Amino acid sequence: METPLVRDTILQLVAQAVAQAQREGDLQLQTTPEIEVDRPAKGQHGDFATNLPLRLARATRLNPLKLADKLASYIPAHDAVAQVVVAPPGFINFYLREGWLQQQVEVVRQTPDSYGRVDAGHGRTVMVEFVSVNPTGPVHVGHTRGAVLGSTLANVLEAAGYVVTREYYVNDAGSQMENFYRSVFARYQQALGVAAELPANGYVGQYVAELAQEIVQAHGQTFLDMDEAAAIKQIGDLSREKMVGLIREDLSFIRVNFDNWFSERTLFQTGEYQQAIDRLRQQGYLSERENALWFNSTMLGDDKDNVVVRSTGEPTYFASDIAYHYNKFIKREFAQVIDIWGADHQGHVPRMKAAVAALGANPENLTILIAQMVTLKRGAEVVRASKRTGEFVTLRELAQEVGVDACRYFFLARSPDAQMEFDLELAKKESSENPAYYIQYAHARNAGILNLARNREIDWSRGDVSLLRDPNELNLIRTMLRLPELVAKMAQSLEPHHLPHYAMELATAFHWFYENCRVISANPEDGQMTLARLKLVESAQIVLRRSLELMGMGAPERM
RNA sequence: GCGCCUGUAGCUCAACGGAUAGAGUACUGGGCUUCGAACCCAGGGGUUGCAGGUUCGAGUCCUGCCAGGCGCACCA
Repeated sequence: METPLVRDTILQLVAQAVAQAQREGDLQLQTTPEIEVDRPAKGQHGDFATNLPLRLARATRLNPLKLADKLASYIPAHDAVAQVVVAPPGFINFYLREGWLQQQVEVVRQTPDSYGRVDAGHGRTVMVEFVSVNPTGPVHVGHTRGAVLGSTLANVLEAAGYVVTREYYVNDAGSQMENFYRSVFARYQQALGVAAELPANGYVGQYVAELAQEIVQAHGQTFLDMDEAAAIKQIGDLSREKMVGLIREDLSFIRVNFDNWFSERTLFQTGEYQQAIDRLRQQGYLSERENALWFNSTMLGDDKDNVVVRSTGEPTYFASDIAYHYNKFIKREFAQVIDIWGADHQGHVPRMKAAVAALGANPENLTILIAQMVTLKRGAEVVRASKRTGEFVTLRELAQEVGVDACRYFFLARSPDAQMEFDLELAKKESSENPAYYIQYAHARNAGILNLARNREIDWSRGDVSLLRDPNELNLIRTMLRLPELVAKMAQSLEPHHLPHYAMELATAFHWFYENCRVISANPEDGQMTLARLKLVESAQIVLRRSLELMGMGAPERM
């Protein structure tokens, strides 16, 4: 069940007024204008506003204020709307009716599990592919941002009526993996007293030695007694599985979970790699130069061509990425695909778009979100992160130090476009006073009231919501009503960073209400008010919980 | 050199081309004998990097500068 949006109702009223004005000859337009209805920044300007008269003033050569008056007079009456007011220089402001607002408390109460679900996606399939770290080491802080962003975006899209697949692309083929396997093998040999050196540019991180140690414990020196190539292959298989398992556990720890882990190697096993390449060749996008096979992405607007098969005959990473997107669009037929990449891959956007176009899919259905870099600091000192040298702070260390909820909130509240500095000392210090807890505290406080009411066996099901007339009560209801609109908006803009800011406002609205409106009163004269307010508290809890759920944060009953 | 992103309060960051640019944090002062003070109230704090332009209206769009980040491989 989806929550209807008041905003859409207002939009329709305006559209009706425009149509009526045209019929009456008060408005002559070549094209029907796109109507915008917004939430004004200031409460005094009403619940909704449209700037339509201002935007039509030029085309119609009419005074915007007079046009606003005219249009306002054609706006039909509606149950939800108390007042329509024209404001200079040409806004039309809408004020919601108190009785209608009160009634929304009942609406929320009746949809505890689905409030905030809207039908913007109409069941369209969308894949969100994110994190996709090479399984050559654990997930670190930089990847955590994309992980939190992707998981929240997926939640939002699901709430907005899309059929969402969360996918992790496991880069388990290619030369970096080979390098990793050899590194583990070298550590394995060393652990058994065999003099061995790490490959040049091998992985030197402590976790590689630990991995080798685990293999020694489970398998002893089995792999010393066989042909080296076979040993590396078998140790490689073990290491890869362990590493992917570790990545999965770490992500799960910060509540990032996937519907599917897609292996790059399967692209070669199923023949999809070959199909994708053949398809490009047939379309004339491939050419051979300098013993390598090139994708002529310049034909599609990229500023340079890219190698897909090296002169050694080995496919590049880009080649399997093409095959992977062939799988996403052509094989699995996702209507929309969202890739979340780090800023260091930003330069590859044009070629990926070009490749999708060359495969015969619409590149507009591929959205690549770029999450900017996270610079990690400890006080004034910058902590360099390098997987190769093994110096980095892992996701798990971070989440354990700062806390999962605070961590998610911290990453989530910032626009992906903005680089961030993550000061571990500051984060630890601030974690106790993190806004995340402000929101959770609102939920816990709320739960405290409901639990007390239940302990006292108060039955509030007959509460009369029309008693909720205090400005703090109405403000809380108004804030609650914004969640479904926000879900629709975020699904469209793909900007989930609005969610934490909204949740803060919702928590504030609740704390204000709590401060000013006693719910469970000892005074028998307040009996009816108590019942009405318990309904409000119940509905507020639903919206707080839904907001926290969407962000992947806990909604504690006590803390 | 070219491309993408960023520059807003002391700090960390919001703001779909709209109305007096907002939060958190820090600082100062105030508020618990009643549902949880991890809360609330009040206060100071800004030439939105700089300069032009577009328009009824620009932090937001365009142009040029300045500063920072990331790219520009037959690595991923």
